[in-house]
Amino acid sequence: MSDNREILLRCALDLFSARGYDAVGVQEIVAAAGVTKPTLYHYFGSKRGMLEVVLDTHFLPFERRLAGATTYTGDLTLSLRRVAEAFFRLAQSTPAFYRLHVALYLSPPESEPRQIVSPFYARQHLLLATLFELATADHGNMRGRHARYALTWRGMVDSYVMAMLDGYLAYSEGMIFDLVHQFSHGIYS
Amino acid sequence: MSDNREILLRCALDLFSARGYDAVGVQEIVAAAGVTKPTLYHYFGSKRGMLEVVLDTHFLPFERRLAGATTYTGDLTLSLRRVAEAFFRLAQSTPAFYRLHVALYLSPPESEPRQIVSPFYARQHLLLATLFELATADHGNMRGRHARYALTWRGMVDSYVMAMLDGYLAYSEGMIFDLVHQFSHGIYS
DNA sequence: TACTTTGTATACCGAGTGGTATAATACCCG
DNA sequence: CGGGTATTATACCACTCGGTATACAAAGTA
Repeated sequence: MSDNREILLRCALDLFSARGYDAVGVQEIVAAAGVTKPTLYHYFGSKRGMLEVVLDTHFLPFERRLAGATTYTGDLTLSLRRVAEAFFRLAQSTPAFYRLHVALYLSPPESEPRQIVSPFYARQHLLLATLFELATADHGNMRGRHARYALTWRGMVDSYVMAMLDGYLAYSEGMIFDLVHQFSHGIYS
Repeated sequence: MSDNREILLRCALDLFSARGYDAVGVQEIVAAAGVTKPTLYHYFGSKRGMLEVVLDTHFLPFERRLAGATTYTGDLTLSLRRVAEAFFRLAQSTPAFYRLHVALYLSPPESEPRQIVSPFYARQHLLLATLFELATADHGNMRGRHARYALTWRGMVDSYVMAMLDGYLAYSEGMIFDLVHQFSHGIYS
């Protein structure tokens, strides 16, 4: 029975997301999971390895969904809506993981956690950038800005998601509309 | 001679921003500063106190500038430009501090560092939200959205600033124009 | 000159860190 | 049943953590 593996993963995610990767010790994780250290090291090899598995478990399925959402069909608005939906679904199914990965991504560049998430973010950025690049065929004014749009789009989605997780915004169908609309047409319309 | 105080502050900022508050020990800070621990504890009382002073020294002057930039004169575009300028100037004068405060703000809600920055962000959010609220007098369509606009505006500014600090965007006069334009009118115009 | 205040170093504290050597248990497969 | 394999616990490692008691030196102040 490798039940303990899943329990450990859940406890690690909760603790990391609540108090930060560096601030949480392995002692604390195994205590929360009701096991002892060798169990953790048996499954994950190291504290770092544990974080890597946490990221894999949640990000890999998400990236498959994101890849589906970023296929360009000639309707950029539709794609953006699907992308936003993918992010919101991730946030709603596992809020703790969303908090964690955002915190990790914006942690210092030389820090260990940041180096672990970076490849995931790079892949996701590529998906978004490709979407905007393909869309320039139909929206000439966007030419040469696909990287920046990928960056700011993700930034705005994360702003919305974090505001929702912090209780400043209530989730609704219309929220994704508003988000896409604000990104597409700005605040004046 | 309280030279050592300033040296300690500089070293702490550099280390915190490079590797994270939790990952850096006081030992390391005093070693970098070329002093010993009692010196640090003489000036700052604790590691936490040290972070608080770092935030005060950089954020308080910034907030005064931000307060000036957020006074609404009937021209929202002008205000947004001035706000963006304030953030960019902060990022260019002390990039390490900008990285640090962004990382702190997005670190887990229950973590110590996050609780230390939160009041600063709350004040700054209030300044931005007030600007958007006053602007609704001239832009009725924005009514009831001032909090969200404050959130997303700050998010977009930070996206641009971080992209600049990471070398993905080169700073120029026109960049602030583009930033304000994207926020105001979206990506389609 | 005598006293206080400020600043700094030596040396130390208990607690906790990530990680492991060893061994016992439990399981599946022959 | 018997032998390997997977899983788990006890007990420990060297090291670092944030923080401090004590003492000493310099400088202002009476």
